[in-house]
Amino acid sequence: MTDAAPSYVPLSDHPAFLLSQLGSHSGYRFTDLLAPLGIKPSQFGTLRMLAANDGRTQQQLCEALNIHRNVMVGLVDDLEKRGLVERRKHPADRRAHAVHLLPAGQELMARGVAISIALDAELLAPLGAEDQAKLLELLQQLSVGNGLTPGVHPGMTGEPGQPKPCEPDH
Amino acid sequence: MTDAAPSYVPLSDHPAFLLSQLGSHSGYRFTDLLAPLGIKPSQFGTLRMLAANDGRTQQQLCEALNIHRNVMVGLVDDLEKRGLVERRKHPADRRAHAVHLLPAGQELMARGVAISIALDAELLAPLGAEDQAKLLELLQQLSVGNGLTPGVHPGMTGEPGQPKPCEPDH
DNA sequence: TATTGTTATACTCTATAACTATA
DNA sequence: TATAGTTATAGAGTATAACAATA
Repeated sequence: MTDAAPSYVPLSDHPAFLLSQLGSHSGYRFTDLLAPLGIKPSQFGTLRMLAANDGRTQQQLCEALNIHRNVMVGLVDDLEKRGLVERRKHPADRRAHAVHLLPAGQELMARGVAISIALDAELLAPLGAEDQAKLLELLQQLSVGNGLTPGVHPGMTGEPGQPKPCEPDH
Repeated sequence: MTDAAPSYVPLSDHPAFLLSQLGSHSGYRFTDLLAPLGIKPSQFGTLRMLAANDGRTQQQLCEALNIHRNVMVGLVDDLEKRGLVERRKHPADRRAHAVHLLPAGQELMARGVAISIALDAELLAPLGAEDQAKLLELLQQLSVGNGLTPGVHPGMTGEPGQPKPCEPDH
């Protein structure tokens, strides 16, 4: 395996590379589609989380999204400046802020959800209906089987953890 | 679609999210597995490219890998310091450097290839042989169908282009 | 003593421009 | 005038530590 001519399979035959390539593309596309709304994916994630459970503390949002608390401060700052969310007093813990979704935030979040659905369709367009369903199933198996937390993106700025992604061409 | 209760499909049911999540994981894993070798994915890509076609100019490497030339300088600097590659005079163009793979670079590249093969197996382990083949086929269709250049990673630092990936939880 | 939110600092990455030597 | 390689600079992004208020 360490010979002069190792297995020169093209990168496009490596599942790991294809996943990284397509995942990176998906992330870029989502970021681009979200840009006109004036929010980043991590902010959309925050809005989405609040829509499901309003009034969470920043700390709870950090845990759910795998974002460091130092970073969450800036995210919520931006969202609050834009009138999308609001920091209120937490009823039980005077240290914490309860973050609440405002009407404008609710609306923007809904537009983001629509975008994410449209992106699904865009990315899967090359496949027939049957293959689309099969792919979804396989990806879910991979996600669970590789120990990834459902709905949590590894690329976030969680606690220490990993270096940078990238995988240029492996 | 902009109603109070939009399609609250879990993120783990969004193919776009799953691709981003798994792709990010794949990239992190590859970076980690490569770390003991002392090189980054982009440097492995450079070595791999040279192994296929030695003596390329930095500019040619940039085009093949979608890396900006300013960044390539640093990558080759590092590789040269570690005795993995060597800059020589280009036979035809005195402005250009011909980058050549040294024996140590050849060996390291081969180890990287072995790692990328092992990573394929690791990531696909949750699937049976038949599903593994099916997934590879589907991913290749998606890559081509979405206009991605075979073997070229979008996450590289090419010309201007896109903002950042990330897609925290869309 | 531990936790929530915050701020400051350093470090890496990336983006842009500009410079040189050639073509 | 354009290109290959290089360098410098500014801007994101991230990581670490430390702080005040509260538990």
